[in-house]
Amino acid sequence: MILNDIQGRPEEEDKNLQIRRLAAEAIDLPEQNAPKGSKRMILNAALQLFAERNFAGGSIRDIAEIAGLKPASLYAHYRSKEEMLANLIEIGHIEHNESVEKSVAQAENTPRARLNAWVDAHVRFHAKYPMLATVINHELHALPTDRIQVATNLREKTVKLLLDIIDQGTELGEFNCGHDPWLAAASIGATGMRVANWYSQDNPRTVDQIAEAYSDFAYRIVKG
Amino acid sequence: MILNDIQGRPEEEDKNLQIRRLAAEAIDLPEQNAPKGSKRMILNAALQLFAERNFAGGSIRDIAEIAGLKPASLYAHYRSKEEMLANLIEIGHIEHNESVEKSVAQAENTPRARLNAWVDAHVRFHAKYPMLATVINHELHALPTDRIQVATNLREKTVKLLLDIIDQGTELGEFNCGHDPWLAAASIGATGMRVANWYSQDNPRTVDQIAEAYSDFAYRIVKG
DNA sequence: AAAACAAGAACGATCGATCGTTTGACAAAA
DNA sequence: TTTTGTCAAACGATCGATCGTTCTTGTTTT
Repeated sequence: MILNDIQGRPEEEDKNLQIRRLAAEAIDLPEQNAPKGSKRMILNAALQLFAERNFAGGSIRDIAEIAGLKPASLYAHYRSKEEMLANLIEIGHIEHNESVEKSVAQAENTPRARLNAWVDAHVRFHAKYPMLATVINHELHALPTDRIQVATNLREKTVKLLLDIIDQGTELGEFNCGHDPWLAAASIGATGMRVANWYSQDNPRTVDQIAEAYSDFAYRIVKG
Repeated sequence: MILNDIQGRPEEEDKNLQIRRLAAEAIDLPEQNAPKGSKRMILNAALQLFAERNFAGGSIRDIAEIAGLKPASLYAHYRSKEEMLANLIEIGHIEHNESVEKSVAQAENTPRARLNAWVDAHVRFHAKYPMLATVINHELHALPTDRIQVATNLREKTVKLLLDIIDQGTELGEFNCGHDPWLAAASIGATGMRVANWYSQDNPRTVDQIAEAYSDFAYRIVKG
């Protein structure tokens, strides 16, 4: 309280403090699969606000301020706020699908190694791009269906890859999950997704630790 | 398309169709731990909108329309929109914590049975009250910190219970998760939480199936 | 000279919230 | 049995603020 007075911070600010939706500070978009220049600045600002306050909760004026522009200037780059979200969601899904598919493709062709690769990439994506992950997982419903077909197709593709890995392992007799494989896939997917909400530099767990543990957990789930 | 014309539905509506954030149709609040009468009607309307469109995306006018009242009338029962959300979040956390603690208390005093009971109640809560679960998991950040202390305390209490069960099992030599137990708890919690997003009457999986499978998955994770 | 970008001012629409008033149910007073 | 008083609930009207967006003008870049 004394400290607040010394710093001149009004007391009211403390009452309006809100918990953060995300723990991480990293807000960057992926280097590839994202625009450059002003468009990138705008998209980064929108990403930050959509992730922390939802699509409806982040205003054009807020986005402009973070991007260092005036509200009207945004419309030289994006036709609407909705288009910013659509762009973010597409970028996020492309990046996620690419990294998971690449990881699995590079893995040794055994069910366990491929499952490991899937989970590893999935977890690392959510730890590296927590804001983007939050937006693609929680703001899809804010867009009309015809604007998210690319995203939903990629999502299905990524999920199908996981299901195929589980199938492969089951047929080879290395997995025996004993339940609906889709439930196992849903469980594995959900576990990684949630990482975006709590992972940060401050958290004592490293990405390597999390990825290793979660890969292990996934294997335990499907091996029976 | 032809069907739409027959039904006289304008084509524009199809373009504005949005995917639903939740699959389920059940919107009811828990019988206990929630107000009765008009307050309940209003809270149910707010719950539906906050769950499907976020706190910022659902307006007072929308809430009033669903509740069958005029916007001004809501303020006879709640001082603000924020208070509706605060009430929902408190109710949700109380219900969740109660059901999990009760379930664990009634279980046989073995680590496996208690873990099973924890996961079972956790999953059933998210399947039975998907909208409430979505709100308490994704809209917490819309409130000032001093309005969610009851909720965060309950959340910590519920998580601690899970961690204690894992500890108990590890000390008795029945569990051996081989990784940071907190990561196992986070994984188990996340798996159940996501159920709220996809479970519905239409889904071929029953709650019993899901609860059984997920309890099994949790056990496999911690037993090593 | 042309094209791309940024800004000022302002638009209609909608936001959360408040105002004074009306309604209907019920009880006390006549 | 009628009249009057009380109270909570719901209302229509409307507030200032903010929303996403557009138009026009000026500036920079090529």
